[in-house]
Amino acid sequence: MVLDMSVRVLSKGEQTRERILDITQDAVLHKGFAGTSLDEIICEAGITKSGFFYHFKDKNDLGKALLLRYLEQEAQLFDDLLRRADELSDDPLHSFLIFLKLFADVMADMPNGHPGCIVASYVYQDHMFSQDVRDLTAFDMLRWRKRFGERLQLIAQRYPPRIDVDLEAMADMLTAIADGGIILSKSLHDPSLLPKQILLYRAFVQRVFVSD
Amino acid sequence: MVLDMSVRVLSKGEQTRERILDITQDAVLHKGFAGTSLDEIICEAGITKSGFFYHFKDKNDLGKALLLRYLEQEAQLFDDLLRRADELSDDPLHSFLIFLKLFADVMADMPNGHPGCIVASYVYQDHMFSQDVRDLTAFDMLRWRKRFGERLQLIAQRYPPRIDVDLEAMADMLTAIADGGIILSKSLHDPSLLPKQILLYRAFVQRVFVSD
DNA sequence: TGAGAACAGCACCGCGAGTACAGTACTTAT
DNA sequence: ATAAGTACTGTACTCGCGGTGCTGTTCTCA
Repeated sequence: MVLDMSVRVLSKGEQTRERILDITQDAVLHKGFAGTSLDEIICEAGITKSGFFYHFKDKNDLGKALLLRYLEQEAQLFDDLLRRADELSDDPLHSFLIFLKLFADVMADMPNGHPGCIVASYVYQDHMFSQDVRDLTAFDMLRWRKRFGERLQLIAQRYPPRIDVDLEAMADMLTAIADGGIILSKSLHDPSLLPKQILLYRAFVQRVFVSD
Repeated sequence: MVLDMSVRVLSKGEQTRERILDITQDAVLHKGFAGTSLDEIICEAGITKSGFFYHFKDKNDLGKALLLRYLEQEAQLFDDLLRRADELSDDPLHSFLIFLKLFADVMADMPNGHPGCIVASYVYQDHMFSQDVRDLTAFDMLRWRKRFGERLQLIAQRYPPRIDVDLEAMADMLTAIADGGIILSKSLHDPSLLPKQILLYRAFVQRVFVSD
């Protein structure tokens, strides 16, 4: 289950930068971006204000770096899960169903549940960021739509849908379910809710492409 | 479609209070709670700081009032939609499907799309609020679970589910889809995405309880 | 017409973001 | 061995914002 991909040694500066981003992510997901003070980050990271501004030119720069790192980690996780699913089955439908099971498993295995989606958090604070940061969140959404949409297209070719559904909307549905499931889990403090929602989406996919 | 329920006359103070809440809601949904300054609210409302503190004892009090008003409006809307659906059919499944269609229609008819969910926004800033406010968001989630869950129970009694699903999770799925759909719509600036997600959920419900 | 409702005005505090700039310890290439 | 970065520390300041407290003042309605 554990695969150590690219564990290259980080320089001292990179370590500090990562530590700052870790602390920031945790704070932003609980207090919002504006509610997260630099003093607090600095204090927890054990550095000074000057040290912080050595790594990031201002708060917006920090926010952008945090988002970019999150998007990259997210993409790596899904690349991995989709690749593993593809290795387990050549059939597009079976592979996608395996992927969804793996996705649910990974979410269920998180000790304190999913910490929260940076993209969702940013969407609810879009006016706090520069345009390029806002564009990144939209671009990310479109990436998932394309990625899952292509898989659903392949599935639909081999398994004619039993009901008339918009495959693009069905691709969007997974990101919606994930974001909504995270909100559910967070608000009720029940990490099991997110994986349950993913499995419900999986049941829907199965039910759309396979008859009784 | 338009039904003017309880259009009682508001006193001058109540009007100001409502205006403050309107401005706050708009700001909070775009900048987060901490990112919304009182000065900005005051300026836009055309009052002074003293005027503001006459209506709310502090910022947390404003946040709580905003949430309470949102929860009440939300509840009124769903009460209305569910009642109208019940009037159109005695069958629990058909009524629920009609309700979902009405829900999608109302969301599609919003000129600029759904402005955003205060509950979702607050969940991503929980540490900015006192415990009683956090409890309100969780309590609201449980209310929807119970409300939709009871309907699904009734449906399941008459229409044995074609697949094994957890009805509680299926009730949660609607709130997840709504919250996720709002995030989708907001990030891609496409109001049509939310109603599409609701209709996909509707298709899922239909597919769970009705055979091919 | 008087009493409360609904504010305005002002003065003040502490915190947080951001700027500027000088200095320093540690590391690495030549 | 030394010079050139790298990765910071320390100090000192500005300005906007949340919040408090108190004294008025105007409006509204019974």
